[in-house]
Amino acid sequence: MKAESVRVRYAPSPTGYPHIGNIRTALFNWLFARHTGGRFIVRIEDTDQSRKVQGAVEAILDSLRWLGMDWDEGPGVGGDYGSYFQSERRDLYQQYAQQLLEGGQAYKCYCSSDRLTQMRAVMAERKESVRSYDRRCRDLSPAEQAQVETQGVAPVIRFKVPLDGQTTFHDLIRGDITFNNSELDDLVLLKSDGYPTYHLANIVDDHFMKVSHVMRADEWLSSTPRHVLLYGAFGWEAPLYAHLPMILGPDKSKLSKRHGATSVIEYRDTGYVPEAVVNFLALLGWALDDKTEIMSRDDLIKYFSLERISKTAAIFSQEKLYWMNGVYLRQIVEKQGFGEFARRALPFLELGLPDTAKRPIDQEYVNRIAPLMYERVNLLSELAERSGFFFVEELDYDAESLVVKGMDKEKAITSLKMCWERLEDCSFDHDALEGVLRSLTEELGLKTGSLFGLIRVAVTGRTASPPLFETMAVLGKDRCLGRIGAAIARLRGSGGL
RNA sequence: GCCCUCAUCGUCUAGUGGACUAGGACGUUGGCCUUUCAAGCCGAAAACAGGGAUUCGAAUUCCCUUGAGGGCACCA
Repeated sequence: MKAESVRVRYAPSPTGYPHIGNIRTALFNWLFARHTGGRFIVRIEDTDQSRKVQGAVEAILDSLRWLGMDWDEGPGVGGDYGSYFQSERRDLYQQYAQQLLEGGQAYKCYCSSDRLTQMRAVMAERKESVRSYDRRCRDLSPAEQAQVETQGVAPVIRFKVPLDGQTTFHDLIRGDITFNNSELDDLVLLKSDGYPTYHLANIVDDHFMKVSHVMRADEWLSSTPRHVLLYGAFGWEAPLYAHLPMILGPDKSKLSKRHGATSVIEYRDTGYVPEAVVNFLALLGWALDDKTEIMSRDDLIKYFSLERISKTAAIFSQEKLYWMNGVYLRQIVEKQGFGEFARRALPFLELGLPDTAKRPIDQEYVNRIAPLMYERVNLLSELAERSGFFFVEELDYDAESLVVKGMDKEKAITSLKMCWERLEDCSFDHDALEGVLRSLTEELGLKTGSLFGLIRVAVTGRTASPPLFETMAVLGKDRCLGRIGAAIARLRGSGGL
């Protein structure tokens, strides 16, 4: 089949926040649609009443929006082939299940789930190959059927899979794949509550929504022959298939909740920027060439292609994403300036800074610390924990960290006193501070590292900070002198040193 | 148990019979820069799962073994 126009869909089921693997599938579909000028459809597969989670649809849409994946048809935007909620399309599925029933390609099954689980257990125990169903109801005579009907059992409708022959389909990524029909089971199409299973709903919707390419995770590969058979039964043309490599957890098993922070929203909330997440996810199972890694959204769209999707499952490792986020943070500064960086950082500061910091956080001030901090964080959330000294009045640190190498307590005290005096009428800009403090180093016979280290602790409360003079300039004279004074007092008050 | 898929550094990957003494990146590590921490720059260690076959020549083709993953629900 040749697709005239590309129509792809992301079809999540609303059972919670989509995890990284799931959203990677969405991204590949979206990139493919944008690359080809096709349509990106979002369809909510909410046919399992028991697994439905309140708010999950919004969570899914939020995730897409955050990453900038806009959809052409689906919730909120409508489209010519709606509804885009499967729960609102039950009549359609029932109608087509009925059609198969009448054509003798499906049958009603009255077996209880208890019977089925027991049956499977027995098979497993005997080490037989586990079948999902033994086809007991497949050839019920009309009389037998009438007999069970009287017992009032709500039946399911099962598909009559051909007993022999083979089903072959072409996968755009893996090539031709063949299954023996004898290994396929009579899958359920319509559940006893009247809702369709994934298999039925998926085929009916993809057909009527004119989906051209089905790009979904590898885990669907083994149900594809059933889907192909279904298309055949309806006399419909099957879409093109592309089964994407799976994303595995560090233990190499299918990525799931138990692997920790896997929902995209959690990444947003820990200070990852969407640009980095999109770039990183695009590289999980796809690569442009042997060198290119940092790619803008536009480049991703421009170069994305099915041919370059890899076949091998990828382990999701957070380290590289962490690095890449840092790259993007620096890129945001380079391309959009400190203001943009500050704007993005603000919510994280509001949330992460100690209560003693003055609220609301002043954006102008954040603007000034941005140049000092942006190279020192990889996550926006790290900003709060590393730049608290810019925002609070009282510093909290151990007196012993003031006694830096090459100095004893007394020397530290006298050095700080000297600093205080020299700084009192020094203008607080980088060059002036540097001039004064460098000459003081010589005077005191100290190494720059020692004196600057001492002042650093006094002024920031930590041994690692942005460059001293810029930091002091931002802090201002009052606060710096106050902190140096406090440091002296702290040293005097510490008996054991 | 049966079926399907996959197999290059620890991880993400490039590689489609000769340009491969296998390239890049993260991470690790050595160094430079330097007032600390970063950032940046330069360098290093690190992989074709194993065995056959095809070929003048295999990471690349075929077969087997092994390993890994996925599927075998009235879940998607």
